[in-house]
Amino acid sequence: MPEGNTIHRFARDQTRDLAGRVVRVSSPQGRFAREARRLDRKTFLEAEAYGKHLFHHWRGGLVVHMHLGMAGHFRRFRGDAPEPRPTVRMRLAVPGLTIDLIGPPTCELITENERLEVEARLGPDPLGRNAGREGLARFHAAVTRRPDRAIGDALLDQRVAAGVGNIYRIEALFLRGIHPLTPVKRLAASDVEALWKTLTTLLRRGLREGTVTVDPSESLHPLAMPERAETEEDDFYVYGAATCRRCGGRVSVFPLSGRRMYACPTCQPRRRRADRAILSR
DNA sequence: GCCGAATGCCCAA
DNA sequence: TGGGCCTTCGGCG
Repeated sequence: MPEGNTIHRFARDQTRDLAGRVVRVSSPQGRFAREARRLDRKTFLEAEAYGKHLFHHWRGGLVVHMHLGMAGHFRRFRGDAPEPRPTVRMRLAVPGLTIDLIGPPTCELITENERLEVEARLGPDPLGRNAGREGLARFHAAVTRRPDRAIGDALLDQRVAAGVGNIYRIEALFLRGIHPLTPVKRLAASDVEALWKTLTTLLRRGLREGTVTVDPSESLHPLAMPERAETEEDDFYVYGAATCRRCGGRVSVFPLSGRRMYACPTCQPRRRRADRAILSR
């Protein structure tokens, strides 16, 4: 169940594993069989991520577009691979290494122009090349396009920020002390900038660490956090929590844009109005 | 063994 | 807004 950091990590690892190599391609499940035959024994050029979308570039201008949805994932085998499960949509194999793609809602052969169309439908990627000043400007424009919308809803919209999923929207709002149901028009411009920077920091850390981990010692957030034992598991501020790690109060859980939202009503108070109107920037 | 949920998203109404 | 879809896994009998 990946967010953008996981997809970018797949892209990096698969480029490292397969770039420049002649690859055997198959579709044990059968739903990608015709395309697999076209790709088989061709040269893999590069894997590329944009938000939660993954692209494989092959010699000859062929592009495979993948989206993992909720249940899709990759399995990577060193040495001899086991017989593929019947659910393997696409198997990529080079000597000594096999990568299985399982359960993706999207796995299709497209052209470079179609890839650009996919990107054009997406907002700025906090892990993209232009995540700095340009990313912030695009994020601000996309967020404020609908001033009455709740910020917690906006953050899940891939046209607002590509690659942000349920966990990162929850954690970023907690770290900035913003209630998810706050209408966008009640945010200050500084809130929007801080949210973008927080998302960028969190996703970069997730890409680096390979997990969505929390480090309370970092001065990422305005809220003082208690020290916490290190764990190897994914570790969250409020996602999945019953009580607030910071104040000890009860975390409220409610549906927002069809997903489960977690927020601390004390550390993320509702606002009556913004300090400075966001739209008058 | 079945059911529901899961870091997602699309579509119909 | 709700259901469908992709797959796996854990909780519950």
